[in-house]
Amino acid sequence: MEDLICFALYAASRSVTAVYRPLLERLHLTYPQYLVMTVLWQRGASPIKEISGALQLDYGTLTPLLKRLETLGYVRRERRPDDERSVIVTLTAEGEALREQARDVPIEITQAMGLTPEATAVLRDTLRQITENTAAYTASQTRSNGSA
Amino acid sequence: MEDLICFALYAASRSVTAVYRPLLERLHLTYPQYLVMTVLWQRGASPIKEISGALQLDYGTLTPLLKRLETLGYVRRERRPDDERSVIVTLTAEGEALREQARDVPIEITQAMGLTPEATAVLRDTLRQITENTAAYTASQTRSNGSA
DNA sequence: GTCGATTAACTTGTGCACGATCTAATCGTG
DNA sequence: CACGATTAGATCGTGCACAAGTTAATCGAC
Repeated sequence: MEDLICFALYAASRSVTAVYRPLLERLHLTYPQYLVMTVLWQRGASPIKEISGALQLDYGTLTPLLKRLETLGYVRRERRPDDERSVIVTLTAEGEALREQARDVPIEITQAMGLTPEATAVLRDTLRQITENTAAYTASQTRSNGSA
Repeated sequence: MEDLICFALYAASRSVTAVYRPLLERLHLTYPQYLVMTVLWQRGASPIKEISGALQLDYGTLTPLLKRLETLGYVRRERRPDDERSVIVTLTAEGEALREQARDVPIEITQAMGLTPEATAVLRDTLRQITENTAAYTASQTRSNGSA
């Protein structure tokens, strides 16, 4: 039964991503790339560390993803002059312009999911609780396993 | 806001998988491999098509995954004599024995998620509805795009 | 100022996830 | 029986996701 809930989560996540896919294909974006663009649209130029924190994705995922966004011409990657360890990701004019083209994506997704606003609110709270609890659990396990 | 719910789904799914990871590592399984084993434990020997249908994963994902399970010694892959197109996946004795070692995994996961039974039930229903609605949406889009 | 520790990012390797293309076996209809 | 269509599965290429190890810059204690 517990497997069912985890599988339901996994299946629903993939199924929602499948709805995004054709919509984002028009913008030449994948779903994780769209999430990164959303962070940049909302926060403006950000160091990779901040993007990593916002999406909980590590550098091994983000470094090649950001290089692809740079190749597409949507972002620039530049070392910070006052701290050369840090790389700031900045939207190009094209990347900014994309925001307008992506405007209707959330509307389409909401329609496809077909939930009531109440169900959506309950779901959001439950998912946040799961993410919080499981992250805490994983962290506690990491602390106690001797990191061997 | 709608992005938030989709992101919450995506983040929760990855976070739950992260809880499975160390538990399944002891069994030399990944989460998708564990799902395949669960199907086999419940249904017994099955053609790949049935596993694909149960987990909604395509052959491009399952073929290499099943080869890895075969290399581990947990399953055998054999063409069906009466229909050579079909490949039946059968548990080995080791694969059967693994079921006992995996017995406590769902209990640990349930603890880590930390939801009440009521919240779990509501979540399950909502996730199923999302999967159903989005799958229907994707199918309708596929029909109307001229498959060009 | 120097040196060990920390930090931000990159690299490499493994394993999904999925689209597209291919092959071989089976089925259906004339 | 023959042959086009369907079906089950494999293969290849791209892009995440994440662990482990590496590098270069910065910080801190002395």
